[in-house]
Amino acid sequence: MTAGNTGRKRPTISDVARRAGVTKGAVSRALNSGTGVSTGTRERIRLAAVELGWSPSYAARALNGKPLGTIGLVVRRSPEILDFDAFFPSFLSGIESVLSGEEHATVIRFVPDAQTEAATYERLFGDRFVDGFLVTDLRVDDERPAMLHRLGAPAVVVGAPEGSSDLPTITNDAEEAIRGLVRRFADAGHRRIAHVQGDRHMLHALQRRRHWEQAMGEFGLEPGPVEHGGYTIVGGAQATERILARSGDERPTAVFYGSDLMAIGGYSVLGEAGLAIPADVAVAGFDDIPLASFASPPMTTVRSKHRALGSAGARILLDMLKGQAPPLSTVLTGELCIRDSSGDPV
Amino acid sequence: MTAGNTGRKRPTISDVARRAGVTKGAVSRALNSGTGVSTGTRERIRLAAVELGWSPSYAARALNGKPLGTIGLVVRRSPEILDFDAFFPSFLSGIESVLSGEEHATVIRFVPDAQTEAATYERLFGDRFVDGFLVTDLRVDDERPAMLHRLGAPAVVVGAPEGSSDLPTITNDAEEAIRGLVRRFADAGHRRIAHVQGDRHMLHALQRRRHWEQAMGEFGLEPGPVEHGGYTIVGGAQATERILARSGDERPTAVFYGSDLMAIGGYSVLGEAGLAIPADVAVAGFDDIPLASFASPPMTTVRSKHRALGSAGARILLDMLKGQAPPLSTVLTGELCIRDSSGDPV
DNA sequence: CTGAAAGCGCTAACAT
DNA sequence: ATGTTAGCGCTTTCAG
Repeated sequence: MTAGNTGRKRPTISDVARRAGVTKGAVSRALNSGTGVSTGTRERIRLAAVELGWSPSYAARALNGKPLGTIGLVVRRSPEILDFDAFFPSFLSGIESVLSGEEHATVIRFVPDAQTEAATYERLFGDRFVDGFLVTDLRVDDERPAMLHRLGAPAVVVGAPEGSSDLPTITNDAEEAIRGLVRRFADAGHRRIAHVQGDRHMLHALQRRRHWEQAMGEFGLEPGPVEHGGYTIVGGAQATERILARSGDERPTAVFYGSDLMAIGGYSVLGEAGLAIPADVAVAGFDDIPLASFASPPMTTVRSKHRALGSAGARILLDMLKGQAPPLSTVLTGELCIRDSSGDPV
Repeated sequence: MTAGNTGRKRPTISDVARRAGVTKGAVSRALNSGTGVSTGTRERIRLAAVELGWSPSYAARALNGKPLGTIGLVVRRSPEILDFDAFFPSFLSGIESVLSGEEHATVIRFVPDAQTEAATYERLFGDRFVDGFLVTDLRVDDERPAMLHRLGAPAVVVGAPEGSSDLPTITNDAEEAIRGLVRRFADAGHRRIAHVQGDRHMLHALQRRRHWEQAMGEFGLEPGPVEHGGYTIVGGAQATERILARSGDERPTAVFYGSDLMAIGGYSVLGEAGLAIPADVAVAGFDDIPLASFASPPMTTVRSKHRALGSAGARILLDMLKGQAPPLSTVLTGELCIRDSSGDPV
């Protein structure tokens, strides 16, 4: 139990000032910069504040343009992704792990469309309700970096390719892992390797596809059919059906899914079609969600460091808020996890 | 793009007032209650506000004791649970699904200990940084309901037994499902059915245990050994080792784990011990995480409605904030999901 | 119905 | 080193 202020009004700096025998101004200085006050009175003021159980008013501080100690996360997706998607919970976990040490809170807002999204960023920062933003799910032609720049809002982009904006960016680099995956498929004799791309508006989906295309080229393979699965289980299932609908010798013998979830959808369609993994069709996913290693067969996938993306993003944003110049680019490297679903090289 | 206020100061009600040819007071009334202003001027004021791209200042509003449109979630657990635990992501998902429709944001704060926890609640609400709280993970002798009452903070408790506090409570009632589970075990001839309890400080862990004990009694069985697994995978594994360490005819033939995660830990220990599920040891979990149906064998478990708990909690809290009297008790019923791990009744 | 003015808790000049 | 005084943007009396 703190001071027993059982319900009465909270003390203000005026109360503290009175008790310490000084004025509000002195209290404000003593409690903030600490300069412009003699050591003696500063201590007297500090003591008075503690005795009264005083704590600062966020609102009054904010009204004077002071930072509140909050970072904003505005997410333009269905709240359900928290339940299904691999990224967000881990990402949030990473953020919170650094914020819980600092005196910072996270403000989360899910928005349905671009217009609400823009308005939310503007309001949140316009009134300094948040000190800065962590930006995820960067889209092709995303207008947020420009808007945030215009607003003058501190922000770091997480999970986007290097150079995709002029904001400090944390990249989830899976190029080498994807190359390793394609090599493995190629070594096993696969020629037609399909790709199921996630949400086509997302930069990370595009990037995974590019890496796949590039690796295919390097191994002298024609980038096989590409289907879109929207990063969902059903999307992955439907994409797989479209792939299977191809006639005999055009049908891919391996599929690289842009997310584990889509690959799970693929598993069920392949199973119903009587196709064995990896004997008939080899499969690989992306993310390495817990389920991947428990699936049957255990799924080969590219592990991306969701938590680390969150913690690195939060760390850098916090440093920016303290006035430090952020690294413009930070790269975390994805790792290839070989399991049974991709089969063995010959 | 909204109004092209490219970086200059945001308009205030003074600006709106000037443009509409009235005073600040009139603007405030027009934009809030709407009363005390003629329809004509109100429209004029509204128009001026829109033209100027005005939006209210959270800080100034808060300074006058107005609600900000935020609900608080303070969590005294390691941020890692977001990554591993089944509950939080889904719960948050439920919350966000109702909040995204309303003009509300979620403020999340992870705290390490009881002292920080208390201070966080006090500060957050003391300054009306949040309008109310959603309280989870109610512990035995939890002091938060009393504190929240003392603060006068609107709050609803989620996932706790009915009557565990005098706050409006949303209960995850699994009594019948657990009874059904024990019945199934009993019908299959099991006599010694162990229980692996979650975090012993948590009310929900205690509640699951009580339901199990009661059901055991109803079927004339002695509540077998109880081990503690702390709701983690390793905890569940260790608890399972302790169970297996028992001598021959004292060794349980079935285990009811207080969470799927702990059961997963159990799976691996049982497997390493060369024990088949369910032939040698029958297993059931609790939660129904996605992984449960993908485990091998697929896991029998009690499905609890995490998302629904979040959405119901948010819904009720929002109603309270609007002045409605909340239902003191809301009950969601858990559902038994029979899969292979529990074996067949004879 | 509308205007004027006080004040919410705090910061930041500006005096002294 | 300390006190004094304006505000920050808004709500809410209280007059008119």
